[in-house]
Amino acid sequence: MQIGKPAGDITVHRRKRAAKGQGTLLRREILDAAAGILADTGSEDAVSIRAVAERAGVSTPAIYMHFQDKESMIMAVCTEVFDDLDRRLQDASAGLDDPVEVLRQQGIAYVRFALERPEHYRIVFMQRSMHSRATALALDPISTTVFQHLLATVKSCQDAGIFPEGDSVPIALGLWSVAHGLASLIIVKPYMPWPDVEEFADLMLKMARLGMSVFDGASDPSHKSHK
Amino acid sequence: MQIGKPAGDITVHRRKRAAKGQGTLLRREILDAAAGILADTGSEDAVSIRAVAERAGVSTPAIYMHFQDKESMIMAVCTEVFDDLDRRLQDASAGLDDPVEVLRQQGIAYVRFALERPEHYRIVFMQRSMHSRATALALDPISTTVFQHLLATVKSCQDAGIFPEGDSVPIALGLWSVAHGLASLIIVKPYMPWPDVEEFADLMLKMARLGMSVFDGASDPSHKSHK
DNA sequence: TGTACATCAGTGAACGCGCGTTCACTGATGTAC
DNA sequence: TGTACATCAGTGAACGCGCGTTCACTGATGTAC
Repeated sequence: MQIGKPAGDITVHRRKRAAKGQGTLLRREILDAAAGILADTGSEDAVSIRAVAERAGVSTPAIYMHFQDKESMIMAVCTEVFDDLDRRLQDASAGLDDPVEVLRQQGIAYVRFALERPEHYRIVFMQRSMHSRATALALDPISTTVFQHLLATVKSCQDAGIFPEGDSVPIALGLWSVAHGLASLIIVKPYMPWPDVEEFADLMLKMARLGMSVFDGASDPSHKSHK
Repeated sequence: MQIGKPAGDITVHRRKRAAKGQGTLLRREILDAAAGILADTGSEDAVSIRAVAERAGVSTPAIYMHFQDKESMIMAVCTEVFDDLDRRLQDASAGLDDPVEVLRQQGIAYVRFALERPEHYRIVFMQRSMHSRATALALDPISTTVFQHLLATVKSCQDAGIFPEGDSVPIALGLWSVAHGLASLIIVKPYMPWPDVEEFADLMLKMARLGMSVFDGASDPSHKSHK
């Protein structure tokens, strides 16, 4: 299948050049174009410099005025996905006091986000894609506000006596991996007989919480880091 | 980075042609070459027809004597991964009577398999990649012996009163998604501070089992299938 | 036992394609005088 | 108010590459007579 090729002699939208101090405007449009291609085609491969340029109504080399290379561009897209996700999770739990309810609402919002924007989710959480080590580190989830927020929520659950005291990190990782497991499997195998997604997500998260509270303190031998 | 390119004038291994009735021998070698490239490079993109042919010591068009096109070749690789995984799970629980112990050993073996062969796991369970609908259906996990075996184990747990009676499918999906969540997150974000993997896997699976047994019957409204 | 021949397991060269990236350039826009 | 000019936001054409796939072919191997 051809991607992003204009049909026949249809003239393609050509963007009007930005005014003089306004060079950065195109940067925004490039990122939107890239995210749009990702959402439309459902394939990271389709997000080529050329396709993005065409979608933004601009010549190919124009991309290089705003990004050092392709990887930088993709990385910028990923950063925005992280930001969107974080905003979404914060909105989902805004005004809630009960830390368990915060966890629940954020968990559901997490899965919902993944299912609404599967290709954006995929590129951030399901792809090795980050070729250079520098890029991988820059997008390290643990340094992300998303993960820091999760950690804080876990801590408040610990303070409330819902989770056992101790390192919050393994608990957060466990919760995260439950939400991620569900979201990512549904994305990859959507034709499987999934129960109603939100109910199922709710169930799994309850389940995870229950298990965490009962087991974590018990079997934990101060979890040595693996590798 | 160049992939699979022989350095300088080093002569590349050239395979001796198969004897007359033995045309299918090459098929095996092609599949091994493809799996090897996947394991070595860690990238599905590196598994090109040309790279596979070179690794098998054969000319490019020779591939087409054994596979209709690239997708068929990749699909054959995936099928073998499924088979390997199934064998692994069966071995892990061979001779065990307690259905809970079966579940536990298989869960751990599942995660272990994923971490030992991350790129094989990734191509089967983390990639949309299956472009044509036919391929996707042919690799539908539910028609797979792996999933059928999981279902059987879940059923025996239900018979033993460990899980509530009712449809086994959602329970199986839940368990699967826990194992998958852990495995796939570790694969994608290996530099995160994961606790000892096997212990953690064990913990998560215990947790999942506990949650399943307590909650599933309770909140389930006969799970309508979500489209 | 010898030989013509069909078959089988391949090969070499080429096709057209889209890709990331670079190069030399253009032309509108704002600014200095 | 007019004009020369530097700057800025781009453009068009080309590079070399690896890809999937196809075509016409070759030459060893087994078989029929």
